[in-house]
Amino acid sequence: MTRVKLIDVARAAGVHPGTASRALNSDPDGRVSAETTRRVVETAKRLGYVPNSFARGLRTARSFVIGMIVPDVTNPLFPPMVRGAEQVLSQAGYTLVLTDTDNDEASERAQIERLRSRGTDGFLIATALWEDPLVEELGEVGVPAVLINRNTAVHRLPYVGCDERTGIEVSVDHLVGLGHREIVHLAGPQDTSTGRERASAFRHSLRVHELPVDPDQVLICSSYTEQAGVEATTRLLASGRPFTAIVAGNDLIALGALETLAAAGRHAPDDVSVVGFNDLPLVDKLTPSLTTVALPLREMGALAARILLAEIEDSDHFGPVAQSLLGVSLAVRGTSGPAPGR
Amino acid sequence: MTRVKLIDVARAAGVHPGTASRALNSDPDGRVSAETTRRVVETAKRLGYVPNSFARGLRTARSFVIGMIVPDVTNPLFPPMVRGAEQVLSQAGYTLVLTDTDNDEASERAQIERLRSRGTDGFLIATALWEDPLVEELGEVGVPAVLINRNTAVHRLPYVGCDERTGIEVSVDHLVGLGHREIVHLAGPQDTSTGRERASAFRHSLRVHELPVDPDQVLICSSYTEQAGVEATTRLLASGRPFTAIVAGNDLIALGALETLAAAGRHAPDDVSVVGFNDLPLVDKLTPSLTTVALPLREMGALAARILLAEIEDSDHFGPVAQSLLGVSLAVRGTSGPAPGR
DNA sequence: TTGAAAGCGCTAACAA
DNA sequence: TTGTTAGCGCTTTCAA
Repeated sequence: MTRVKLIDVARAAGVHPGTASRALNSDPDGRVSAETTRRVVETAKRLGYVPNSFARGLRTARSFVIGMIVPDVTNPLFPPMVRGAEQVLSQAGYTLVLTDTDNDEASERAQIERLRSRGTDGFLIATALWEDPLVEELGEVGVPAVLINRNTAVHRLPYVGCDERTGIEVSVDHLVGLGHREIVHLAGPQDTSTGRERASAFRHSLRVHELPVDPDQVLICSSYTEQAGVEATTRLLASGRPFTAIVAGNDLIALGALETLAAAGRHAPDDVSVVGFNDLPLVDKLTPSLTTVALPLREMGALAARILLAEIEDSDHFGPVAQSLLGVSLAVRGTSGPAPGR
Repeated sequence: MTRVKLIDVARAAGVHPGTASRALNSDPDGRVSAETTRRVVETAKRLGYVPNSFARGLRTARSFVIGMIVPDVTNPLFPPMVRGAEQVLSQAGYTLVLTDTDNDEASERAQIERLRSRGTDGFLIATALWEDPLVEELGEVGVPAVLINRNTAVHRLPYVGCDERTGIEVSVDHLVGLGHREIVHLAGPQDTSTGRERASAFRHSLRVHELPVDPDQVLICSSYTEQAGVEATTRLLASGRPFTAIVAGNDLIALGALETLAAAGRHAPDDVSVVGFNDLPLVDKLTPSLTTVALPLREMGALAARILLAEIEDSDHFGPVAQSLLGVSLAVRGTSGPAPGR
């Protein structure tokens, strides 16, 4: 009941193992006659031959395994990216290994270490911080890796994200079009590229509309969570700053804001407008439904995987490091409406 | 710049590779002196030795990889199970490989094949159908595997799930306590154990309360989706059967029901009560918020992983196949209220 | 307690 | 075009 191996196939087909190997791998230079190839392939199938990945990996130093590192799969932002990547990779014969870090650097380091010891061929990294020694190390060691969703300050690795800036700009355009003039931004954490880009794009958009930009118009949330949204909104209300609209760093922050505002007697969309970011599942079912920026998450995952494969398969392709941004769209729903008094 | 290997450690420590191997693996019978062990371990750490998994796997036929098969990670039911399993496995030195099948048998077969060819040590399977040839094959071949969330008719493999029956019973108790007498069930697909168990428990609960059980009181949904919930509810309304409460097969079906009912002018909780199952993220934020059964998903993942490891590590442990059910709780929220006219 | 040696299954360089 | 051979890095049996 032992597994059938290459030598069994070779014997059954009446050739030597080396030849069988070449035939099965459709070796480009070690030319094998069409007839032999056919016979070997047919024999392998008949015997149910499955190559031993350990032996192959030991010999070739290639694992056909890609590691994907996310903060937390439980966050619905990530599963679609995972699916997109998975599809591309599995089609190319690779296996995806997923690991969560919970934004903990020690844990992340350990995960990467473990994966590297398994001979992982490349990494898809969705956990990058703006200043990220870990990611920079990876870049220096020359391990094939692609950043997804979050970039680093040093653009050493290829990056696939979405057009955050435009997402924020259309949000602000939308609000200004509804007559809002006093708009605030509950920014995501500033140690992530997304938090920084969105905040920067927010300020820029106001200037484009020739609206004043006060420093206290951007409140930083310590994380992308509902709780952080509650805290920031509480601060905002306490500050006494007038506002009729909020651009939130993401949907969870928006939810925290809506809740806090409602508790203070201000309801969307009549008293205040709120726009989120990410378009998480079910935010369209809330009452009122959340106006938010939708991202092509699956496509981001797929593209990142393709770039990674290209990097792995012709490793001497030292072209310019790619920074790819995919388009976003604003889903206009119930939490945004005309500015009060218009 | 080549990776440091066992022989380097052995030389640096002044021992033979065999000894170094035994020292590093704290070999139970090949006894190594404490002093030697200390020296080898210290040297290995100093040189940054990382064992080559291919060589080890080739020699030992063990991969320390576990495959987890889910229908779709994008369904928020699964990520918490994945996290639970991941934590237990990674602590034990295993790596989790996740794959999605989209409920497609051919795809599932291919995924399992690929994972087996990689020498995967065991499987966590969340895709089981009530009649599932694929899973039965796995059981026969003797590959270590544990079913999670969904069971098969043939109880050949260990199973970890939740107490579906009690979940449904407390739901019915809750509704009956609110004065409801005409309760219907929008059952999940009957080719899954969850769909069957919940439907059966529903009928049982009615009998316990000495309520009549008509066949047309249980409507089968073709899948666990909102769309299927819409269709079933449409059929229900068309049938003209009177009802004041719905026990839905899961939250998505409940959402479809609420939507369809609202379109027909019947609103929860005043006109009709609706109870879901799973307690997905954000269903507590809807208006009205969804009354539903909450499951210990993370714990299910963790327990399944522990059982799998036990099966792998002492494979001669042919004890009775375990069927473990974890407890559930009813989250009473806004969609359930007193029966109309009470 | 440690050393020596074989071999897991495969691929690739070289020879024919 | 095919055969021969060596060896990837590790564990483990056997011998010392």
